[in-house]
Amino acid sequence: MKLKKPSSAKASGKAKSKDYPRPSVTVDLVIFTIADDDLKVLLIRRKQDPFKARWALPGGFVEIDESLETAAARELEEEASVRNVYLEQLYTFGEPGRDPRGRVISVAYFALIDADSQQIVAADDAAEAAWHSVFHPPKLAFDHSKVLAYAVWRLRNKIEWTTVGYDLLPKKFTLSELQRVYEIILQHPVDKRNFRKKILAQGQLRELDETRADGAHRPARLYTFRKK
Amino acid sequence: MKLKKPSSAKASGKAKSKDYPRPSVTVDLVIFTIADDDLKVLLIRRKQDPFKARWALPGGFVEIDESLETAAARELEEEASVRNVYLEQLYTFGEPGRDPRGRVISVAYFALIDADSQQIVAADDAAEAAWHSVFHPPKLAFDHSKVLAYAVWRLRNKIEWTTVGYDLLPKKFTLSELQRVYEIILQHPVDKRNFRKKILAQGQLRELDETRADGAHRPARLYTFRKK
DNA sequence: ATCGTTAGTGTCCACAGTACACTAAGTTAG
DNA sequence: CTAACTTAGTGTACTGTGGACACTAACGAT
Repeated sequence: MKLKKPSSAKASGKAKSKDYPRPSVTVDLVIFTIADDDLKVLLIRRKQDPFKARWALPGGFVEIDESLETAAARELEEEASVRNVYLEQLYTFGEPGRDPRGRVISVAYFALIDADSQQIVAADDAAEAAWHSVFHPPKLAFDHSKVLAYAVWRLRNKIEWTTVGYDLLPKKFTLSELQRVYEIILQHPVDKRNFRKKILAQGQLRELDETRADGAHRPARLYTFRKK
Repeated sequence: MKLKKPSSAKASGKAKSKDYPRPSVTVDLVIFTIADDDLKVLLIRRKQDPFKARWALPGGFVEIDESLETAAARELEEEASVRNVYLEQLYTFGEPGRDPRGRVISVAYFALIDADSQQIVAADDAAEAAWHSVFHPPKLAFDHSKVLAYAVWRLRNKIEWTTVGYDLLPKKFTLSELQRVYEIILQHPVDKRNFRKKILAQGQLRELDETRADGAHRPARLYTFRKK
């Protein structure tokens, strides 16, 4: 059996071809934060059909002269007024039927926002953008439930073998706060001593000379993350 | 600080908008196989500018009514005459300048082909498609070097905590052959006893009642992979 | 001063990963 | 036919990592 020659139209390189109808390309964002002792995702209530009044992930078209990453960062600033946060490409969703109006290919990104910046969005009065619990989300438009589920899966994996957990906290934090972030994301309790042992063994935390009193109990030492 | 309202054109959902010039969307394939005691990737020599005569990853446009995965599988069959092989979305590359002719967003996939099927492609006479060593690739067109490097990185990670290694071998294989696949991909020697212990402990291999004589030495037992 | 609450600390055990060397079974050459 | 060569196949001991587990420290409130 021999190599089947590709038909010329399809594999003749990448000739800019007017004969190919082009899909629309968007970026969708899964923006996570920690708030109210829960993992939250930013959702926007749709004003138009299809899926009018349904909640959806924020997103928008990729402009013709911007990179995908730039488009994602731009949307992130438009929707959540933050920049310089953790942003990572997640997956590209392109099923033909996912948008009833036509072919839309969507490059999903996920972003992590710390507890301080998050308040910016929460302060929005119009209530058309809101934080929702990741674990009890409303019905979402399009295939956004699938996108969200995949993002949560990825975050769970990632927090185990990277340091993305720190991106959900402000610059100074206590080890208990960090542990709580892990517990919320993993959805199971974590042993305090083992957690501290593991985290400190990584040598990426700097112990500060500050403590934070936070109620009728012993104050907690503050730490800060030193990135490599 | 308040939530900045998104400008209506950009975030008014995903209205199908004629005012957005659309990029072209392609799939690019990183097709791996093991041959000649080396990890190989299938490359195609370009016949047109830009990058005329340069080697490039196989790929092509996504048709308007097929999913990305389907497009990748179709290209895989067109270029390598194989189907039902391991295929996984890798990453989406969309830098504005990556194709000099215009905006092209490329969803990269990687595929694994076993040593038997691989011969189909190798038999191609015209030499416009050929297997190249992954570790000493020629200069590639577009940003394909980056795509290839990322695919290799992903394969290396993946082989450590999954069973993708089996997709590079025919149905029946010896443990030495499997070990060699790991050594080639990881580019470092592996201890024979530890390797066998680890692999067998996973309980995904069935020991066959066959052996294969392959030279002036003791014949090796054949195994087969039982997928879960 | 006592109570309540969260912060902070160390040891032991089980398991996984790694280092390491000899025998088994075939072919080939003399 | 046997000695030499080559790859297949096997077990043990050590080391480090992850997990279970309970008490003292420091503060505020009463």
